[in-house]
Amino acid sequence: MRLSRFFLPVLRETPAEAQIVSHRLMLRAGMIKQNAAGIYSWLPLGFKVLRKIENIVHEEQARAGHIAMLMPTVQSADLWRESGRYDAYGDELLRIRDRHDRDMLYGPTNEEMITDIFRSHVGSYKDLPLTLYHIQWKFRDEMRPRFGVMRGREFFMKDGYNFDLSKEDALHAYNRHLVTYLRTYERMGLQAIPMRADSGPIGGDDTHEFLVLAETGESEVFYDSAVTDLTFGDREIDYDSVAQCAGVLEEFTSKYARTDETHDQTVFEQQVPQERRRTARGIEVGQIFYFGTKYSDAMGATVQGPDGKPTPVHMGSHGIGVSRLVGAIIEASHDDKGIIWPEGVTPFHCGIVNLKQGDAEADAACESLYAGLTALGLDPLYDDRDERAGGKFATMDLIGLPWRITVGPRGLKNGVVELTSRRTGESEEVPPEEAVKKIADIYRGHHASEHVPMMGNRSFHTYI
RNA sequence: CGGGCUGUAGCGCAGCCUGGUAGCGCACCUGCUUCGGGAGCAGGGGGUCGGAGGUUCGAAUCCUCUCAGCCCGACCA
Repeated sequence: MRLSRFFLPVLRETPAEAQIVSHRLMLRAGMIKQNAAGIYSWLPLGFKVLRKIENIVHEEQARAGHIAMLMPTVQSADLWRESGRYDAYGDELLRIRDRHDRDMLYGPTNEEMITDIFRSHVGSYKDLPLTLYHIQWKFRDEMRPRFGVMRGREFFMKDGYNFDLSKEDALHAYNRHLVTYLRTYERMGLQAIPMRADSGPIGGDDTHEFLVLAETGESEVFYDSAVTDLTFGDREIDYDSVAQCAGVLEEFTSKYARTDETHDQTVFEQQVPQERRRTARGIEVGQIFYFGTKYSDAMGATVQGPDGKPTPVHMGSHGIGVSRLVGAIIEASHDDKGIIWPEGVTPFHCGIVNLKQGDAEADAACESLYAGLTALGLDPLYDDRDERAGGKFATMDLIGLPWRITVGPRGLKNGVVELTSRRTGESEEVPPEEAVKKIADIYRGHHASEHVPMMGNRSFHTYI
């Protein structure tokens, strides 16, 4: 993309309403614009990041055999009356009425709807296990939205639901989801620590929240510093293997790590040597639940078991705050000049700064770099505006592209351009072809949308 | 939902107390100079002062109501 043809309304000054760094930077970098309290338009730069995050979530879900779909944002109140949540949910549920005076709502979540879909089309234990998910806009009418997209009223979220015949099967689904989430966050350049949590209004026995450590986090967290040494990395895993998934759960959740909701100081002190005890703040970016037959009992979601008798299915749900992650990543990765995107989610793979727009040699070198990067499937942002160097640098630093190629007459005289890391600030002078090659190497394994085949034994057919 | 605060040009703000028909910085447009970390000079465009009502010869300014947003708390992904 050429910056002269893009829409990037950056702000030099910080709007007064923004308090925390991610909100300020998202406004300044022209990523979002507020429409009402907690409701935002996603401008092109923000939208690109949102899509990157969404794609990573999709790829990791597909890898585990979970099946994507899409449910509506507006729901009929009927299903919610059936589950009892229409009255239980309170004022955070945005209730609306259609022209026929029917009670509708803007969905904050989809347990009822997915359960209804399930009971309509699934009748046999042979159709299990099944995990369906979607990524859709949700609405919670927060009393006090704040922190930009971190706690908006409208938010974009992945929510998934597993249906299993037994508690054991459902717990395997739970563990499998934990694995997918660990991979998902790592691909976004985040360390998200699974912590034992409260189940809240969704209800359930087992639940973990995934928290990103950041000073502006809304939750106080207590943990053994050893958990921050754990990484999932590139390890191969068989998502059908109960033992492997349980092993990962064991590895990542056996050390003490809890939010203030479930923190127990006595246990903390018993389990964790003093020098490894940490208290910090964290941003919740996901949560997984096992809630048994809560919804299947209430809504009659049963399958016929091998014995021919109807059995309520065991369910769980799992969420990732996709729009919230944009803010969380910035909270975890920025400096005083602006955002620093991890390679996995950056809106453009690198910036090209032409220091002397209109100079034949500099223009030609930039065009050549642009063409070279694009030919390799990369997505560079070429700042071809007739601006001064300082302004171009400031914009690039603000919007946080992890790599920048700087092209000027001075370097070109020696046949080199400058390749600079946003994160470290380190630069090296290399020939233009070398710069393209280095960027391509950096993104190998990152930039291409992976082809992830569905797992063969999860195919699902029904003739009900 | 309790407490506090703010709405004046795209953004950041002054003016309000003490009424007299709106200003500063940045951004934007034109020209010239400049040109490797947010340049300089000159000229220029843009605001029914959140909205409604009232007081007054006259309201951004005073009064009443209302809408919106922000902060702290409680709540929450």
